[in-house]
Amino acid sequence: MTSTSLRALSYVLDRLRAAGLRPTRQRLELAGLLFKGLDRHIAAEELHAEALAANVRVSLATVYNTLHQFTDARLLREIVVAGGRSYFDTNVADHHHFYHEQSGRLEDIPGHLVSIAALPEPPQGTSIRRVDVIVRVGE
Amino acid sequence: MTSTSLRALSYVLDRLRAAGLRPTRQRLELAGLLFKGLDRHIAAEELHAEALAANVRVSLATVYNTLHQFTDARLLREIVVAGGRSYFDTNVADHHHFYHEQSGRLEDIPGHLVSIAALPEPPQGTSIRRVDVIVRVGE
DNA sequence: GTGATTGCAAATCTTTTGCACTAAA
DNA sequence: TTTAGTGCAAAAGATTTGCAATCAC
Repeated sequence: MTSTSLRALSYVLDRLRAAGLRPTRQRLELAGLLFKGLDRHIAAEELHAEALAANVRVSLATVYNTLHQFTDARLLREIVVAGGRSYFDTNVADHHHFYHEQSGRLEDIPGHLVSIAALPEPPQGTSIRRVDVIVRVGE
Repeated sequence: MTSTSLRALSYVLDRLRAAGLRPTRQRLELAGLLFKGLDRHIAAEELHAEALAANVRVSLATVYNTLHQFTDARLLREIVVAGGRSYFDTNVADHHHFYHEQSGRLEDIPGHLVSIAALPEPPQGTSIRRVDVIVRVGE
């Protein structure tokens, strides 16, 4: 295991603790898969398949539970670009996305490459939680 | 029928003709429902329910077909903000959206109230089709 | 122990599909 | 006619749920 993933793991432990989630085998192994590499955009089915391929025994229902719990704990960010399927982004820093309409693939745009010069006031009684910019590209 | 919806109807007829779509009873009645009022964000189920309530006999499958055909004909714009459900926006002018996380409701932001000062180059071989800005708000 | 977590299968929800019937040109 | 469009019911996908078994504390 690389030192990068060790750091990632201890961060995960902290976040789980902060969220009151027990560090179970499944959560830690899924975290290992999610955070071992570069920033990724992954769907529940894909993570489940990857887990099975890596001999990590976990049910699809638990994958869904874990992805949502990690999202609540701000370890992941959920992105919905097309009907039917959610992606979870392991990059929770400020950034936006290219969406490739043909392939359905998502690609990060570093936060500093998009700048929003003006934003309206949020409606009465609400505050802005997040601004998503999706740049849809095609051939 | 107001003159506004008469104008809308003849526009619909033109767009259908341009798309090679026959102006069937179902398409015209659904267009009537969609474009009779202000800008709306409506899901397939909702439009179907509204049609039934207005004694417009049409199947849910036809509602789906029609919404997609209208979207291809640029009479509508599809918006996906949360998993599982698509909304169709009767406002196809340049604009963005507030998304109310609690209620799931969408609200238009006029195009001129959001300005994007910088955008990255699209990836090799692609061009930008659309830029969606979703401002997620909560209480 | 005891309360949280997991796995499984069934259920749910939205959307799509196959195909016989109907309607527009 | 001939071809597009429609309705229905079934199928398909993604996600959620109920509940008994299992695990962390």
